[in-house]
Amino acid sequence: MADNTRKQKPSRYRDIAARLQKEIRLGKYPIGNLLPTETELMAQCSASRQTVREALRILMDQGLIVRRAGLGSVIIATEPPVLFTHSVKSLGEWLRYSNETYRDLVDSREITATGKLAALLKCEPGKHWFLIEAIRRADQFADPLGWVEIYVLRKFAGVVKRSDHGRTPVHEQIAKMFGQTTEYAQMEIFARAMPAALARTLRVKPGSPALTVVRRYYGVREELFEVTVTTHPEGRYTYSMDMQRSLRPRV
Amino acid sequence: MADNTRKQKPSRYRDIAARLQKEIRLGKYPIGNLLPTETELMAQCSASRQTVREALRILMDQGLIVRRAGLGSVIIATEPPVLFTHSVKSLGEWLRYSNETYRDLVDSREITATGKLAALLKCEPGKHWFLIEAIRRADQFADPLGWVEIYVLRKFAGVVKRSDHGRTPVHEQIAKMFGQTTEYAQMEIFARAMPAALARTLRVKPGSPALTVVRRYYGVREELFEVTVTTHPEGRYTYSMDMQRSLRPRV
DNA sequence: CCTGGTCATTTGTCCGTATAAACTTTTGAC
DNA sequence: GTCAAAAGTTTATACGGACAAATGACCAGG
Repeated sequence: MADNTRKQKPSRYRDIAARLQKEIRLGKYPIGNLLPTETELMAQCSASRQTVREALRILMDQGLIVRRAGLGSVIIATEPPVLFTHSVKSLGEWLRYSNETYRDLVDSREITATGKLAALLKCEPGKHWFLIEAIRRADQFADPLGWVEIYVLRKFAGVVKRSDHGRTPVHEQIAKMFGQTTEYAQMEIFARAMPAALARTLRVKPGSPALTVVRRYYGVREELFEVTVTTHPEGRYTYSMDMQRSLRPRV
Repeated sequence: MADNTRKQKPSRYRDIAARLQKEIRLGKYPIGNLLPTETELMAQCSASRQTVREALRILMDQGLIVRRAGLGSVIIATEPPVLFTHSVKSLGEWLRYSNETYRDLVDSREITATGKLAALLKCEPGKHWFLIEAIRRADQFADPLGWVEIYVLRKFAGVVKRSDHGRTPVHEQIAKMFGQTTEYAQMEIFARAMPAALARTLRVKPGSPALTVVRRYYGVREELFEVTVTTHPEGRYTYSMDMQRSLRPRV
């Protein structure tokens, strides 16, 4: 077993926390039940309330218990869920385009979602969206990295007016201009044949391998307000991500 | 601005924390500097040490400061970093194969890493690895989902003997058999042309679009002990992932 | 049956104090 | 100047006490 916890100096409250963790793991307090009250623990451990509370805070941080005034400490898990997390500081970092790349605006217009597009945008057919098409480039002269389609709710069409050399992600511009924040996002990655419509622009053969990434941005109340579809020719883009073993991230 | 913090009852320590947050944001205490000591804050706020410490704990939880005995509270950020996190309970969940899919063992043998393979495995050329080749299937009769190459350190070659119908990820089998735990993992996704060697087996044309996923598993001390390469024909596999807005996950 | 109020219980907040441990700075020997 | 010991500062841990707020159990009245 790997010990990925730093060595901790022994202390009263850590001992108490460890004891309680063990007892919880061994089933002395099943899920849904209550831990002894602070007063009881003070007596059991001959410790002050402060010390007991510090111990219980550890269990709370580990996601083992929830504490409520008037009720007590409810067991909600028998062991700290170990999981792997991938985190980024912003969703712009999510697809790691270097800062050196930029969007080269090709066209923008209002569209109506029907058929497959409505499915892509997960909306009812007939809904209006605003579409921005651009080319993702690293360098003016090199082959483009990919083709970008950005669908935003019509009310956010104003973002297209901002000229920032296409370096800021659109959802961040929307956040700045309209106060729309992203609470949740989703990504899909798959391979497909390069559509003929894009092949010439991207300087590859139609039907050649392409990587397509669909990103969906949701605001509060699960409202989908932006979808981007990027298509990259073979060899010009690799998605990569790291995951780290860690304890329960804050939810 | 969306208010995604729950409404908090006013309390002394929250007020103090809010005041300090504001002062930090406004640059009164630049990054790298120290916050006033607990004793100073007690005087400034006419509060007890307990209350001041509770306030500082909030800032610590938000990732604004680090506290060290003998030094003080060091400012490490001017505002709480908003993060987006993706977490899975196990790395098997990372690529969401349905439980209905399984690996169909094709071959396994010892190999020596040279040239491009050494680069893929990030090791010095000449190192010995054990290779397991398999086909990922959902159904015995349908077209296979993809081709799987699993490279493990030679000392873990024993995993191939376990017959579990290829449903358990190999790194989990290694963890169970040898106690090797995964502390860190990395993934790369890209599109490429289907190699001729795999095309027939996967029942597609050579050169057709393929999605390739490389996953690297690291144990303690950064040791790379397993690499898997999966290659999927167009339309048979889509990688998807969700990210959630959250405050600073535990590091 | 349901509503509203009372009460005991339990955690939340806040105050006071003391000692230990971690860290920086100063001092002093060489 | 260098190194190590000593001194000083700051947070960590721990004890004591008090009142407030939230919750569930219980009971009276409709």
